[in-house]
Amino acid sequence: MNNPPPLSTGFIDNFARRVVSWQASHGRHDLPWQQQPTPYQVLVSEVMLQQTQVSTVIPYYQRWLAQFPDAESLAAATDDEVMALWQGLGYYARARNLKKAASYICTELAHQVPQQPEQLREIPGVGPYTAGAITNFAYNKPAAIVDGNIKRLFCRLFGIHGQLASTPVTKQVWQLAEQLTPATNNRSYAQGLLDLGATICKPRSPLCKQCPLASDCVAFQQDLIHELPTPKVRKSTPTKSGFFLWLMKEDKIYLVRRPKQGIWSQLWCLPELSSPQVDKQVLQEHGTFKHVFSHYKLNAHVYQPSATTNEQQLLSMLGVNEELHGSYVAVSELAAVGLPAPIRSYLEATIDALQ
DNA sequence: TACGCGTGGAG
DNA sequence: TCTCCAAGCGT
Repeated sequence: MNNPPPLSTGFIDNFARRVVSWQASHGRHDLPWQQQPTPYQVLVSEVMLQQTQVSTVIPYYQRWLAQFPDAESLAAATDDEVMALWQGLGYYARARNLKKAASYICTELAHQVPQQPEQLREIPGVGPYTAGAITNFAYNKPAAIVDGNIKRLFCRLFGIHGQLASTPVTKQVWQLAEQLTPATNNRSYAQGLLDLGATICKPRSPLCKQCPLASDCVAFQQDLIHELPTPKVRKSTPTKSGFFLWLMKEDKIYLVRRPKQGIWSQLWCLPELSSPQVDKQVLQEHGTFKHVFSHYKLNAHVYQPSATTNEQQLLSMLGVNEELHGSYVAVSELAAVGLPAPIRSYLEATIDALQ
């Protein structure tokens, strides 16, 4: 793909001025992480916001800071505390990396969050976007910043065709972002770009009449709003079956910790059976649920022991070892345990039905 | 480079 | 109900 012609100094200065001015009058100023955040708070908010909508993040962010107000408290937390607080937010590797990041900051960085993207990139869970975001939002200093919003905005503005995730488009957008980064007002500028993408240059039905950049926008001027960015080619997502075990003893439910690899890593969950080894003498159906992930659909079947089955025999037969993998958790303790969202829904629906 | 990794909101 | 997709990162 051809490199774009270099932008004139006049355009660059004027671009930043328009973005900053628009942000002041029309951008978002009341988000929780915009209120004089510490660099740690910026880090937490940016990690939570990865692939996650603002409205979803807000309550998680508030609860997180109440329990982990700084890197020191997070570094000292247990994995279970961290996962319990993150449960329901998804992409759980982010939570594990955030705890690693806190430890790294405390032990390797003398308790200070770096200001430069190159050093920020060394922090677990901090990629090119998040590094730029921290430099801008925590320190109000210049750094290129590119996320999905800015990619979409730049593809329309400069008439860039091609898949958003492709290397040529990504490289071109980053080059433009670096050229356009102003020397001052970086916090407002970065926030302005994100706000423009989120509220004006939306994926569907962009509000071009309200856009301060419309006079320079290739997509708007050439009526390419519906062609840019180039639509994704969607693969159909497979459907998988999952088989889980329901073991209840008095008011306690048997849960196991998920392995480090794979879905729902390190969350607590009903034991998963590798295959539907359903001997009706041993197991009978307890219920079903469906769940949609970003990359596959899950049809889940939950089984419980039949009346004649001994639970300990069942556990050993399934290779579930109580000491190594699981324990009975009281219903009253479930709120404090990190559970996958659909498992929590299933447990709560079932327990409500029991009561 | 392409895929694995969650969840919930919106149209 | 269905489809898209949201302040990406790690491998």
